[in-house]
Amino acid sequence: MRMSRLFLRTLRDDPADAEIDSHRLLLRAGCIRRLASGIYAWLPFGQRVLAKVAQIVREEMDAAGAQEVTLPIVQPLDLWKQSGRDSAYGPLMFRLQDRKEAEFCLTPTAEEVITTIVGGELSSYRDLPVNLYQINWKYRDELRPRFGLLRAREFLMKDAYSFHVDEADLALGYQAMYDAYGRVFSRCGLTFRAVEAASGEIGGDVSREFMAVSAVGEDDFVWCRSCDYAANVEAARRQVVTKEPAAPGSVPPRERVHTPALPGIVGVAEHLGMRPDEMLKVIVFDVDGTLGLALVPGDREVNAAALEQALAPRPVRLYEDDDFAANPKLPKGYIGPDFAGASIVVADPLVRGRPEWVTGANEVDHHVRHAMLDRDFTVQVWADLAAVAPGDPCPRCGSALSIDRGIEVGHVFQLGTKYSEALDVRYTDESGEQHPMFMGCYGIGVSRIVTAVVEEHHDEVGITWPAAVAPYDVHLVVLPGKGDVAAEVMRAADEVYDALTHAGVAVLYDDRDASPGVKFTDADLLGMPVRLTLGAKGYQRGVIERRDRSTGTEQELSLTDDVLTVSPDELRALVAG
RNA sequence: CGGGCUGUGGCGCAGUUUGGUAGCGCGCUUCGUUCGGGACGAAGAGGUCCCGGGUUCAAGUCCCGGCAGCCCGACCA
Repeated sequence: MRMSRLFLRTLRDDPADAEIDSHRLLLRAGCIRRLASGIYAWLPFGQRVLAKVAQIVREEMDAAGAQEVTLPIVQPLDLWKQSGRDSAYGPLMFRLQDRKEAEFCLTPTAEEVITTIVGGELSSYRDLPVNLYQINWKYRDELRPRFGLLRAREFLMKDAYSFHVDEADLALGYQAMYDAYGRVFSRCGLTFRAVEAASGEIGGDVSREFMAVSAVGEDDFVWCRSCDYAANVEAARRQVVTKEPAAPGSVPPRERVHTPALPGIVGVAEHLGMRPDEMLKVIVFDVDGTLGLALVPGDREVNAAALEQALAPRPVRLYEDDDFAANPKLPKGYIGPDFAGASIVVADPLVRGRPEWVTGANEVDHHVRHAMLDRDFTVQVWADLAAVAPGDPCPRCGSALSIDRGIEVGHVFQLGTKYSEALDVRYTDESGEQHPMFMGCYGIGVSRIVTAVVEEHHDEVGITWPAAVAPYDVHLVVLPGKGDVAAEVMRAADEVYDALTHAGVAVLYDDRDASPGVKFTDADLLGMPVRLTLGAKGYQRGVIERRDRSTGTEQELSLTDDVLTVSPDELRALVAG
């Protein structure tokens, strides 16, 4: 592609509303332009990256035995009412009506549609398993779109759905997808982890999230460097170390202390000369309409997912500011583990780890010292409530866990029969009996991969595309100089461009009438893995310069002996380095 | 949804306090010089100052009401 004809405008200045590196660079490099909040146009340069990522996904899906389809973006809302997810997705869905006032939505995902279609086509165990996928735009009216493509309202997603006769076959199909996902992210040049996930709205039992490791990610996950354990913080566990309670009598009686206007753990600890981990944190929640308390050490957070799990199937909801406002009698910030209004007390085993605690006195502006388990307060349910913190022991091997941030680029689920039962999708087995199909679903954020790739592959001057997803293989810069030789240099550069193109190399050819500085700066920003520079001086010496974008390594190639005379295969190898 | 900040040529911004002919840098056009890391000179083009209403002789600026964008938060007492 000749740059003089390419629809591309690089930006000198950083756009003011781009916060993270990938968003900033994708805008500056002319990959995308914003049309509305969380809605982006893909321009030719970015489109090539998107297409390359999509092609990698396509190849790996096909290799794993999945078959590509294209499903409608506009979906009848009735389907969502049947599955019960109309209300579950709620305002996350873009909704619309046709001229007859029939209701539709823009697809946020496609379990309902694919299930309906498969159910209409297949009815025998002989037809299973089957795995169908599409690469298509998805729509979610996010609470807060942000960071460019990272959390967009319109995004390109690969979604695959597999159908099986039983759980064992589902597990096989799931594993095939899991393996394919690893290959996809590796090929895209991402550093990633497959982490245990708490299944959310989609439902199901077994699932893994694929996290591209990145400081700008929106998800925290723990991982163990020694044994490979990795989990989303919500699903993460740590090794439980149980201590015997301290002997009675060793702790002084409770003592009430005045802690005026200090409703926070840190403030109270400072006031009393204690450490936060010597304080007992008491979190108020609602369970089935009654009030419950969750206890963790003061330096710990309560993992809401773990609390829910501990009390399941009873619904749990942590108190928010509104709840406290509605219950002015609750001494917010000063509630103790013996609060009279509590119907249940749940505590983390860490609460056994200390003979006495400083905690709320159930009265505004007062705390108590020397609160002792089983003497001054009791616990009905023990559960791993405390969120995992860096340095905690790994639940598998006991080594220190670390917490990293990641961008969720993929998610695989074993759904079981949730959708096939709701939408009545059955097959007939050998003996003529009907059973719901077992389903798996598998998503990849294709446009989000582009952002994750730029986050991982850039430097202070621009993008450093991995070869597999680079929009072009080679950036050819011609510097014709002045005088009679200029036309010759241009002609030689044209020849190089033609030779490379005929060899199957995708070339971005900077044939613009611009200064060397402009061309080099743009080449750095646009970030093709290899830059070839043909200048007047080099031309006269018969050489063309090859520079590796990410390492900065330079070498000279002979124009006549190498570039313009070798076979296409040799030329490709020469350029690739 | 709550809080904060911001809307002025394509991009980045000043001007708003104290109302008085809409500015700067980059980019764009033309000409000349320059030509291996964002060159220089000269001459140009380009703006409903987010939208609507109000005050005023006069509004980018003041008042009222909207809209949009970005950031933070939306369980940690």
